[in-house]
Amino acid sequence: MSQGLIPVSETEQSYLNNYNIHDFDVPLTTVDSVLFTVQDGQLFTLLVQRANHPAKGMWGLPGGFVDTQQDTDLDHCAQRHLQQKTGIEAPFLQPLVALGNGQRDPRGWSTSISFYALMAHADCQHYVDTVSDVQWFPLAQAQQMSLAFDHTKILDLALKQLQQKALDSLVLAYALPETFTLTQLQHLHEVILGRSIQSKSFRRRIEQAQVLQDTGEVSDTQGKGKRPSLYRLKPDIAEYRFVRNLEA
Amino acid sequence: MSQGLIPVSETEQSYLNNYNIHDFDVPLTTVDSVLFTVQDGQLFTLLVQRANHPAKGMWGLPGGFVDTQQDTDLDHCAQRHLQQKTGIEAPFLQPLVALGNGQRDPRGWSTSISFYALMAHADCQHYVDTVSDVQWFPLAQAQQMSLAFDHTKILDLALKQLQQKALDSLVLAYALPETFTLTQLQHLHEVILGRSIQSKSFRRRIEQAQVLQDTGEVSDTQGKGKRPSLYRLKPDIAEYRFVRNLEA
DNA sequence: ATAATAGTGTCTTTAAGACATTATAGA
DNA sequence: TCTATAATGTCTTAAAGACACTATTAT
Repeated sequence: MSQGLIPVSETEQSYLNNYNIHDFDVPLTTVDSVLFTVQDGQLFTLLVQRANHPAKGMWGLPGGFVDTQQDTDLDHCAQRHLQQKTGIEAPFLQPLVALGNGQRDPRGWSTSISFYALMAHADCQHYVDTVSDVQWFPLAQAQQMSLAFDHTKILDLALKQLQQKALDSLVLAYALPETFTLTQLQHLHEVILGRSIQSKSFRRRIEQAQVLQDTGEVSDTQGKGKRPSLYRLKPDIAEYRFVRNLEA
Repeated sequence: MSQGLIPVSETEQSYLNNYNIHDFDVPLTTVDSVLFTVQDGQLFTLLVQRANHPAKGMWGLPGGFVDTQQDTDLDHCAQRHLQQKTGIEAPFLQPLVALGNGQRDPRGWSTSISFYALMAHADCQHYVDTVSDVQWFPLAQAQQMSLAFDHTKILDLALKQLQQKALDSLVLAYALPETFTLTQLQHLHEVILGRSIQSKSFRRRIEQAQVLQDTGEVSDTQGKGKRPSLYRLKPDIAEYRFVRNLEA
């Protein structure tokens, strides 16, 4: 029997020895992830086509059951399913929401615990290109599709949360290459919000937040115009929240 | 077998007929609630003393397992446990977080889905007074206690979220009587934040938000000074979020 | 009249919006 | 030189902070 964090008394030990999870009608626990990426000035989300019942053949969010043998925690479970189904390596997953009721899954009472992340397109395209049941969909299209279970609702919630983050935080540069330009970062926010941003306002916020490091180097991209400076995230910067949002 | 929202094909039906949840080692699902109230200018949180193993005798958050027969959804489950353990009737529960791993409960892999709410002290004191295993603790004291499972972590997260709400939103007047004064509402925010607020700033925000209705009446409280106007929440106001936070 | 509490006026400060201007590169 | 993109200057605007001041009531 496993040892808990709680001191286990003699009588508690005997209670645990007699405890059998299979005596109860336990609800199912699934973990689902909403992945976003930006490509050609457009937001995309990753969907997988279900190979098995229920909702076989429908597209839905990558995810699956918790495996109590393999998964150390919920985040680990989400990462494992992503890895298995899409070949995607661990972006920075953010907790999203838990939805649970008796109707959402025909197999019975079920809870979906969801995460979301914004990731660099390049970090996954190789694998995704090789299979037909994993695909990036333009967000607007994905929202119109009939997805498995209540995944449309989860997708909508994830987008809302991501947009709020773009208004009150500096959205994770995890979606960008290791070094990037401020214009790239601004474009990322603009695509998420679906509108343009005053670049002066954006740069003032970045300066104030002090979360970026100027590499001293400039982009060697081809094209006209001044070469933009390259920045990287300062180490150990989790998130910066501004006291004032950008206008909605 | 239950009918799902998803169209059930012939083959899907046979899949479902053969599906037995007990064939899998499913994690446990519990739902826990963090209730806050304000009394005498202090924040309190509601704890219950565990009557059973594990962690028997320790104080923890009110909550318990999902009952797939009784509970329609997670929110309903939280309300049911609150009702049963504390006699408290359904405040406005907000989703908080889901924590799940193999260590937090000695009975096995377990997920806690948590909610939090701010409620009026009067709405529950009657019942709580009659039993010894349900008690409001001053928040600071509760945070110092050794609580069951990882409930200290959940409590800390709930407080953080409540404080953020006090900075960027008008915190739910559900914690106040049906009609209340602006000073009462301001005090509520001040207690949550643990510091005083400029009343001019606070009142400007309320005016701008347009979420309160002036009843036209004034408080008949005894005491010196001008009698404050009484307000009530406009119907169907869920939440108002300001573009700019109060200073942290 | 005095004290206490509710509520307003108004000046300062902060940070975003708007948009013109300068800087640097390629063609 | 012309044009495109990067980056900055600076004026305006919105909303919070600070705090003095007025209003209303009980004693």
